[in-house]
Amino acid sequence: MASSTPTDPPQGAADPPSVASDGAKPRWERRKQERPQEMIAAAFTLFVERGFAATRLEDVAARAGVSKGTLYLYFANKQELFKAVVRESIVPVIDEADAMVEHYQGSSAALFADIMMGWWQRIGATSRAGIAKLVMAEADNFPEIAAFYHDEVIKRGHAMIERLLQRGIERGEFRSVDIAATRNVLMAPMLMLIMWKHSFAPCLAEPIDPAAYLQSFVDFALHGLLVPAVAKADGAP
Amino acid sequence: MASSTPTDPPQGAADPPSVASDGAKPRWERRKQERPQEMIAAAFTLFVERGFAATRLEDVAARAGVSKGTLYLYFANKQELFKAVVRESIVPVIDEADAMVEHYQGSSAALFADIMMGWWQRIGATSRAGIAKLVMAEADNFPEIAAFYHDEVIKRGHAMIERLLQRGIERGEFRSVDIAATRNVLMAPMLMLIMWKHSFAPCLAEPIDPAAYLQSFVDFALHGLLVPAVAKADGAP
Amino acid sequence: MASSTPTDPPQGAADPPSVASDGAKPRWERRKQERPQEMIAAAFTLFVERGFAATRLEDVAARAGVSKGTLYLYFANKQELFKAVVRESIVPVIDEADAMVEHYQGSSAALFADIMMGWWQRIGATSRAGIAKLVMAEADNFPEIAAFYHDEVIKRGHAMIERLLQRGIERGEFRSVDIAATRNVLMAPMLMLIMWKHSFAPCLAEPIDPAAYLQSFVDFALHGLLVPAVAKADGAP
Amino acid sequence: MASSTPTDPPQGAADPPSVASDGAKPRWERRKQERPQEMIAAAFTLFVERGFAATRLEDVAARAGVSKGTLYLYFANKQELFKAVVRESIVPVIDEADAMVEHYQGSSAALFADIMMGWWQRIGATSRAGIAKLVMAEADNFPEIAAFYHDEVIKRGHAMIERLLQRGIERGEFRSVDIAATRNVLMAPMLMLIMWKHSFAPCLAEPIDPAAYLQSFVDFALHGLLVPAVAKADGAP
DNA sequence: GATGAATGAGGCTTCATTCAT
DNA sequence: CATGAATGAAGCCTCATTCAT
Repeated sequence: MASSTPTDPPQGAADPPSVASDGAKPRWERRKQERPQEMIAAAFTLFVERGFAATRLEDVAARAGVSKGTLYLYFANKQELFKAVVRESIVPVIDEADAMVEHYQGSSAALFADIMMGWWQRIGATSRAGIAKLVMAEADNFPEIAAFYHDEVIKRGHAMIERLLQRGIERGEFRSVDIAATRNVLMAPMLMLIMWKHSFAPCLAEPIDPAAYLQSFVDFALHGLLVPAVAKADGAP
Repeated sequence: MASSTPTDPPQGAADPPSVASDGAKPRWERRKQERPQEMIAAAFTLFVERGFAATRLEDVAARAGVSKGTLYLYFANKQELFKAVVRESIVPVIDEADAMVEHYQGSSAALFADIMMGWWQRIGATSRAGIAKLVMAEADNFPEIAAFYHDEVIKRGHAMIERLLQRGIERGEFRSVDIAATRNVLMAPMLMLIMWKHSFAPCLAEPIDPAAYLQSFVDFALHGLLVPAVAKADGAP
Repeated sequence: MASSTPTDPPQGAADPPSVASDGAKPRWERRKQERPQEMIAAAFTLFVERGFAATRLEDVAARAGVSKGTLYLYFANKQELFKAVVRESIVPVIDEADAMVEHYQGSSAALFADIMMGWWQRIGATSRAGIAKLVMAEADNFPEIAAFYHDEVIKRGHAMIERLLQRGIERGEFRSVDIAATRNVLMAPMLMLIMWKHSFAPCLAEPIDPAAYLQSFVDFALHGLLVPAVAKADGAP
Repeated sequence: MASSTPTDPPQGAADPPSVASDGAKPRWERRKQERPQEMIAAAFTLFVERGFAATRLEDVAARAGVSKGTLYLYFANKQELFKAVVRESIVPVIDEADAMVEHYQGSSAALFADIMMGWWQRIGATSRAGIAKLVMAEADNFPEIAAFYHDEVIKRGHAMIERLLQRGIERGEFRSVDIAATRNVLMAPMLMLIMWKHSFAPCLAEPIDPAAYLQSFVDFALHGLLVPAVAKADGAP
């Protein structure tokens, strides 16, 4: 994760093999396989640009090069299309973070920094962040979307941070904080950075510098989390 | 902070002067002057309840006891009405906080806690928070509102927090953190709490407890801000 | 009822007074009062011509000389518009028949004949019959309409016929038949005549003659209902 | 008629010959010949269940185990498919009734009862009734179907009833009624029973009991048809 | 013959905005 | 000033039909 620069999803590095492998199939069938991806990609772009309600399916179809009706061959309705977008663009990133927490070797402080920076690189700094912003902004108008996003993203994000905190505490690296409450407090600045970037950014005289913000946040958070160094050094009587 | 209880705006204690001053005028004329306020109040309530797009001007008019057409005598369109709501409901609260920072007597840690808790009582816990959430959500649909809100609310909030940090550092209470960056990190959790309350709250299995969240946040932030206690005094048993 | 010839509803003889009485009102307000009637009349015509599903609200609006949106100022949706049509065109006829049964002076046989012939003149022979046919034809596609029609028309029609039979039996004119079952059997031929007229009529080589049909039906029904004349004459030992 | 129980068509006992005759052909070719029947059977079921407009060709195809396009290899369009369904499901039943009237041995009253009850068992009580109802309901949308149905079903039904009445009158069992008019009056309650069953049944608080209805109808009709018993014998004590 | 992916016209409903009175 | 009736554009979704393979 550390090595990858921010990429604009979907259409990541996952597709090439399958495309290459069906070289023998008729073009017509190849298109069938690609169509849904094209529609999801088009929807992704427009949802990010305009939000959920303001995105017209007609425009999504046009951008994907299909007719309006074709969308409904693959997605039952607008909300399902949106869910597909979330599944393609956000959920995989959660999986990676999950794996990272599970198999990380270094200190919990380093893991925390890596998770937060990685999240920024994979989501916050990419157009994927537009989806996260959109959900927060329109959640109460579309409860079904809110519920879906909560189950597929929020809840898993929470669980991951909680495991991270647990790990730090168990290893004696972190203070014995209230995990559930701290998890919320730690996620907030990351999400807020997204909201800022996608709401006030255009009219900010002195734009927020994400790098500085993240640096501050991580430093600050670790100050709050880490067992004081003095405790380690001066712990003995 | 201790003196003020959460109040639901607008229509607070701000109106009396104008009402009192036209005591001699005939009743129908008095009403005429109050009309805009009534419409703003109605719009406030409905915007908070339903969001911007889902609020129908017809309902606003009905709730204000006027006809739909009358709205257009006072507000050029829906956006202008929304801007009026923001102006009436959010801006006045900033002034109070400003004054608090200026004249506070206690420790900077106590001031920090009072500011954050007070902000929650005056904004976060009231229906005003719904407007704040709405502004963030709709900011990119209404750049004009975003700009206005940024100038009148965000920027002044930032300045206030910066003064608070400055005060703490100058008095040797706080670590010498990067003020501009830290200010953002500190505001984020407060704003996020509002976003959460107004977006995912309805579908959260385990709803966020604002009191616990705030407590965690303040503790956590002070952990990051305060000069370590060991440095102050109690280094030895 | 006997004196009136078949009329094509709605827009019966009920309106003129009110129209005449508001001569002093501005034309604008007069229109407001008439608009709903005009829309109902237009809807009536088109529903009868094309059925419920096949009637487009746009056409109704055009025929009524209003815009599509105006329909929704008066009727919540297509089904409500249809209900209004039923209320205006069919229900009043039921009321009349109710009153007739209540206050009739002559023999029950004559009442039966008057009711049936009257029903034909007021409904069966008019375009109102198209509504009845439509409901039967499309009932299972629009359960709400079926339920409404059942409550407002069918049930009341049933009750009326039952009272009629009850009257005849109590007065010793009719045999003591099973009222509930007989009521169905008696209504069937009347309704079927409507179905025929509106479904097979166009392609019938020898079209059904309603008058002859009705005559046959009434004769036939009374044969089945009346206490045999011999019983009256030869009753004594 | 006592021997036949209600059967659900099509796919009755009519197919065996064609199936038997191609026993030597490879299975896939046999299927090819059966395909149209399978499609008609599927369409029959769905038309009965949902009506004409509400039946989607996609569902018909799925139920028949073919693709949507295949339907169009056998039926020019939805209407032609519907016509095929009518032909297969209704027409054959008329033949049986014809034969019955021709060879009946008992009294005309018994024949009348048998015809009516038999018709109910072979049509009214089966899903064939759904098709009959559909034809009546959609007749004016599909004049071609109406004409076809009229010629193949209605007219022959009429003729059969007329022969029945003729038989009764000639044998001195029935009064000398107007045959053409009475025939209509007698068919109406039977057809109406079908209409009721398939339109208002779902929303009837007190559903019509077909058995009771038929009993009432036959009793009632015979009351109207039979030469009064007094005239025959028991005029005096 | 068979497939099934793609089409695109069509209909109901909503609501910000206008304007005659 | 105030009214509220009227507008009409816009968007989601369905489904009979076509046609390249």
